[in-house]
Amino acid sequence: MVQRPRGTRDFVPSAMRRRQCLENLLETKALGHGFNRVQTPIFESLELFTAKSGPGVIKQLYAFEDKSKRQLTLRPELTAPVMRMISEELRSASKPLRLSYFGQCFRYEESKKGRYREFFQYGVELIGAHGPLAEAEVIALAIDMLEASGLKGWELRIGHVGILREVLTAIGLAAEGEPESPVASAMRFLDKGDWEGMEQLLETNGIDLSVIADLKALSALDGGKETLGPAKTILEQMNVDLDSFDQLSTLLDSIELLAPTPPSLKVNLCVARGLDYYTGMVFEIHVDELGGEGQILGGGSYRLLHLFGLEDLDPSCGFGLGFDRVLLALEAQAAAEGRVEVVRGESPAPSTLMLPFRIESKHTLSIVKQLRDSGNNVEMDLRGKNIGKTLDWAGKNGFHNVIIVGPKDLENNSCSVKNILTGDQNTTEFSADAISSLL
RNA sequence: GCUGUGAUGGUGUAGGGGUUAGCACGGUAGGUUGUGGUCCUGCCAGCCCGGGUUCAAUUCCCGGUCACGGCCCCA
Repeated sequence: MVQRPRGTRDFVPSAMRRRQCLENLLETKALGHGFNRVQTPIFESLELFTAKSGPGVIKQLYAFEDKSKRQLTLRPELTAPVMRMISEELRSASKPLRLSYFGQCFRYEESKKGRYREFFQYGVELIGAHGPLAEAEVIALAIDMLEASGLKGWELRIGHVGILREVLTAIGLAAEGEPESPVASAMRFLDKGDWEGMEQLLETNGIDLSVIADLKALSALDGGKETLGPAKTILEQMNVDLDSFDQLSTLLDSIELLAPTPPSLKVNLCVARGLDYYTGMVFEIHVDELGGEGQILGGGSYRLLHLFGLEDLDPSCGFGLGFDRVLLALEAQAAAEGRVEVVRGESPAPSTLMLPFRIESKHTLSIVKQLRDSGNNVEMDLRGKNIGKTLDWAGKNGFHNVIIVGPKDLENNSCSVKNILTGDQNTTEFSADAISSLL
């Protein structure tokens, strides 16, 4: 039997309903914050990503050649395509742009729970405005979205790679180098908390190990806004420029006013992020339910538009939300609480079965149309089984009401409306209005 | 990229070198009730794929595929 490729998934009706419901919750929040949906192609020129994404992403591309030998690839992420779109389509649109997008991305890597070769990302980008307030708008939307999704217990981590870079250059590490600059290596080590690697790096770069005490102190700060005071002291001590730091502080004040308090907010100046186009504030959101794949959202301020000749729009700010992971976390939380409905509103709307009983079904069709026109979900019975079996079937398949029309009903212009859930049954006029009032 | 565990109908499972591979749910056809979820009967549907060992493999061995974990990386 042919089976679906590794790392891909089919979504059956019940799964799809849940996904659409979550998408709608996110979409509603995005619209409420002024972010409008855009869509870009599933495949792009290979060059778009080889030039604009980090090396980690490039190794995982689903690249291919088309019949005219164009070098193409399935998109591994959506930020670069959206930037490309802006440079092609929205150059002269008035700024700032608030864009949102949702779609699948493809990365060739080992698939496992929470990590798929085809995965879905919901994201937003704020273009043509920057600074703490713009960043606060973006983070506030992230918070609002997760809040709306019903997810609990997540943690928001905010850092600033600008500050981090300043710290690392201040202690004497070079910002340039192949294959990886000492600063970038150091950021990785700090992100992981790998102090041995850090020490080695400092040694090979001939830097006095005494700075490690300051770095450790910075890394050990654990908490929200209250850690900014101690952090400032350490940064001053290291002679780091404080402009970025002050902006981060303003950002945190703004978030507090713009969005509900997250379940947990941590300021962590050692958060590095994988993509190297991030330049300033960076943030991540994690949940515990997903083990090693616990990051469900990530973003920050980045410079990418200068690559498209739009340097005046840099930096921008945005985030990507791991749609599948959010859903997995929601499912895990629902299971832990014994909750059936995973995403609020995913249960299908009440629906009604029209059941002609020993009469020709054509007598019921116009009523079905009228009921549908007035907004009811109605299905015709298509199998004509005996009435007991059909009621049984209706009960198992999520119907709330069955309209039964027998020969005598037809004579009297009446019908029975039976509520499958309660067993209650009423006889009424066989008209759309009379039936509607009972559904 | 490294590494561990697993794979029996659609789902959940039993079993095990020679079996008609068992059970439950499900689906489907019908009987009964003939406005229900009961009961009864029939049917549908499975040992992941390829190679090896063996008289005999679904069972043991190897490889692949897929799934699930732990690192790395990321969404």
